[in-house]
Amino acid sequence: MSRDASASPSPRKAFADRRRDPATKREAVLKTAAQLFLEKSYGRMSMNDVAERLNITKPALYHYFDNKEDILLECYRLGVRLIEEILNGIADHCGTGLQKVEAFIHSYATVMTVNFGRCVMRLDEGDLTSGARAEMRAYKRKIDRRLRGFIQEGIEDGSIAQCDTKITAFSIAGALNWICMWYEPDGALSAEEIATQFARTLTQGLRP
Amino acid sequence: MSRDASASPSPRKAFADRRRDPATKREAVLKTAAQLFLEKSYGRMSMNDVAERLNITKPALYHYFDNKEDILLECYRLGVRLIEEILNGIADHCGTGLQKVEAFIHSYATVMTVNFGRCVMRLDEGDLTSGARAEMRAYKRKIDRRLRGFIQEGIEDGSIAQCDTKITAFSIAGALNWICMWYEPDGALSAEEIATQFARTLTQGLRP
DNA sequence: GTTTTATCTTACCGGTGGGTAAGATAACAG
DNA sequence: CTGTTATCTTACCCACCGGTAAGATAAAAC
Repeated sequence: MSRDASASPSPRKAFADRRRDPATKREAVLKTAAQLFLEKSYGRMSMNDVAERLNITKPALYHYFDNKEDILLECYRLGVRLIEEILNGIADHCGTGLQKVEAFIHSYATVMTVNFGRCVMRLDEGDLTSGARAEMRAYKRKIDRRLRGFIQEGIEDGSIAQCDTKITAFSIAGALNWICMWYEPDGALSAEEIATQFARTLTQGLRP
Repeated sequence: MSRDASASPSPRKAFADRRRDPATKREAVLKTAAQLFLEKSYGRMSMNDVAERLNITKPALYHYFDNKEDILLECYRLGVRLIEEILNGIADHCGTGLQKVEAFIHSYATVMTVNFGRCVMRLDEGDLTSGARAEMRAYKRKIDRRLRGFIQEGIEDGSIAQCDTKITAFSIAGALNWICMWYEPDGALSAEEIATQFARTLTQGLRP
């Protein structure tokens, strides 16, 4: 039994008949592709694999996406959108720097347990062509800058001890990004447990 | 200018003539393969790429390795050996649990800046066939157990504050493993700086 | 019912890459 | 110098995969 409560219908249901519903079919492709990217990585996942899991044939996929990389890029973008949302949420919600960092850790850890979020940090940028790769690198730099900003705020308002913001941000981001490598939906640790535990553990070392 | 002082001769020198020296030629293949694995990942690196960089032709490689996966597996094993050595070194060198964790972080971070070490955590296990994959997973579990052991020791001898060893180990290991994703030999941070800074930063939150 | 349009299938192409067969050539042993 | 063995090359095979052409079929529009 999966712990996921948002139990959306199996993506293969989307292609059960030939009803015209491009939006949900597109989404179904993306969901199964993301799943397969995480299971097998981009390179070892063939378009046939996606089609097979959706009970259709390969060329049908090309009605919804131009090519394989398009699917990958869309997965990246959906994941990035998840991250951006939490970043904006934190900026509004005012508080001390430490509180912002804690909120960031909690939300970010949660995103790293969602397939599209996992794709952002786990998939290899080398599979993207240069333009898309630059786009993703820019997003990641932005995330890093924001985290460093929160830490800096904390140092200035006294909620975080003096430290090297660069190294601190790298180590927090590393611990969080690595979650998408070992997390399993039906593993011993639930997404919520991971988020709260990491929020506590990682902020422990920041207090003055 | 590279910071690396151990300046071993360029691997392509090893194949400059047809002198019979299988050992150094094998090593040259492994070094360039490891480099290419990190640059392009296993899937996008072709055997031709390796051959080209060594100024030989593809079939020549098959005198030193049975197949592509053999090369990959050997890179993994060399990396694992580096990690095992530091683990053994720490077990001997007695001290408090915290000191062991600190020593572990310093050494492990250093390994994550060496190509073979980076291969262990950065390359995708999915490229290995099941037997070899099981071998690697066993090694990684062993590393995790050892780190948790050090933390547990620290809690018992009072050098580390009460905490969840599993989550703490995951977060330390994550921060360290992620190094191999962003480290660049000629980047702003040297291997030594990374090791010392991480050893300090990551142990900060452990003190009682 | 008829036309139109989106959807999906069968059949296929071309490039790529791992791996091999067979032979040439240079290093070593005697 | 001669035979032997390791080394390396040229030429090739085959499986796989991304992507396309062309047509069949069912849904929607009228």
